[in-house]
Amino acid sequence: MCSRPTPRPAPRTGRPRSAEADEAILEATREVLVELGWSKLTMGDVAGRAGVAKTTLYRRWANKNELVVDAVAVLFDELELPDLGSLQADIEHVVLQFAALLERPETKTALMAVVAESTRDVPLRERIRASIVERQKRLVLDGRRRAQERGELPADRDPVSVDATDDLIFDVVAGAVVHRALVSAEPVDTAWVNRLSALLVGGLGAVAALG
Amino acid sequence: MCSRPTPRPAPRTGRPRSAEADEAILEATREVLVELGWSKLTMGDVAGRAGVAKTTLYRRWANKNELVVDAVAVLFDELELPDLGSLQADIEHVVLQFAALLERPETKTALMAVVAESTRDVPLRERIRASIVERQKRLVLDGRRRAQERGELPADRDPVSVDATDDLIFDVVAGAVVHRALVSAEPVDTAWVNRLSALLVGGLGAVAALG
DNA sequence: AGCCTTTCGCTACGGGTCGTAGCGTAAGGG
DNA sequence: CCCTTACGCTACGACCCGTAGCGAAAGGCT
Repeated sequence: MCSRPTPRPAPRTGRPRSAEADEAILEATREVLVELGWSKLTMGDVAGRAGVAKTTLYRRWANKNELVVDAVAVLFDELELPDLGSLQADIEHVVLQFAALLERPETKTALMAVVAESTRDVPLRERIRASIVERQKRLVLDGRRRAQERGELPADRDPVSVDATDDLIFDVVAGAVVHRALVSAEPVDTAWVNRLSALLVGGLGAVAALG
Repeated sequence: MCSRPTPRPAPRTGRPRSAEADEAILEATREVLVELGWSKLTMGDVAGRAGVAKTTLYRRWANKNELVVDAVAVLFDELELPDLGSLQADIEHVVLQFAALLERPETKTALMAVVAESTRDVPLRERIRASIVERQKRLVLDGRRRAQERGELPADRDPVSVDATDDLIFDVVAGAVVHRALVSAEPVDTAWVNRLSALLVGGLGAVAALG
């Protein structure tokens, strides 16, 4: 999953864009995010650190937000869902992974900022959805499927209801972790994760009973 | 609960600060948030609409973020927790209220932005906590107390555990709603709220069993 | 009333960032 | 080898920031 700059209509001729420059720019962006944070990140600074002209940045990304999304999106590749034998164990593992990701200064400062911008920028929202949100959501689908295979959850009956429950679980888990880490600004430790997973596993039965 | 500008050491003499200017500035800030969003909001624009000199803004707020927090904080006053007779009904009501608040363009664009900034600005985080987060958290405490009075939840045993559960519920509810509304960008309708409240009420028993 | 202190509106300013234009050069593809 | 595009560089106007300095206004205090 390499993040791609702004989609270009694939010219078949002329000098190709430098892939090294792509990676250098994204790397420099993450660097600046760590050192200065999102609000103090400037395109000129990123270009300088990447050893690239500022105009090169603008040839690939329309603005700061799209650049930052691409720079941070690759970090979400490390989210995985190993089979730990039980739904609760799977949940706790992925929650701790996600929390660790949110502890990194580059994601902490960038994620909320781009989400805030996306409320007024539809293309940006779509970019976030495709490169970050969709990737996380797959983990929920995989986790449910495994739990069903183990018999921890009943098999699908109403597909609409299943989708709604998947959506709910995703928003609850991701939202709770983000809120705990960034709004409450308190640690996502094992004690908290235990409580969260207990809440989810205990509540899933009640939700399934809704139909 | 009127939001106060930057705390001043209460001079007992000299010309008092204009309270009308305070309100005009905060009102103008909300106006600009609605029309232009957080990222395009400028201090000069706010000052112009408020009929006030730009220097007057800087005498009261150190920067854009603190101003926006104060301008948005008053909107959270409308959150209330009427007693609807059951824990689930109370939850659903407050969730729908919170969702309606997040639907307003001024809160939608401002809330995530200032939270993002607060990850690198401790005074700002404290301001958000005091004027917004604490106000929401009180609703959780009230809701739990009522549910205990009704006998829907067991009486307190371990106070530490109770605090931890309150924290968890707060992060889960607020986080889930924010995530649904701003990240997933899907409507917080009654169907979704029903599922969320069912999850919470059903899961609370399991959490209480943890001790 | 009259003084004192602080706020107010106004103007101006240096410093910084944005996003773009224009140029000559570099690097592949047919 | 030519054509097309990317690249680095410089320069630019536009905008916003946050502050300084000024004279005027508005209350408190005696």
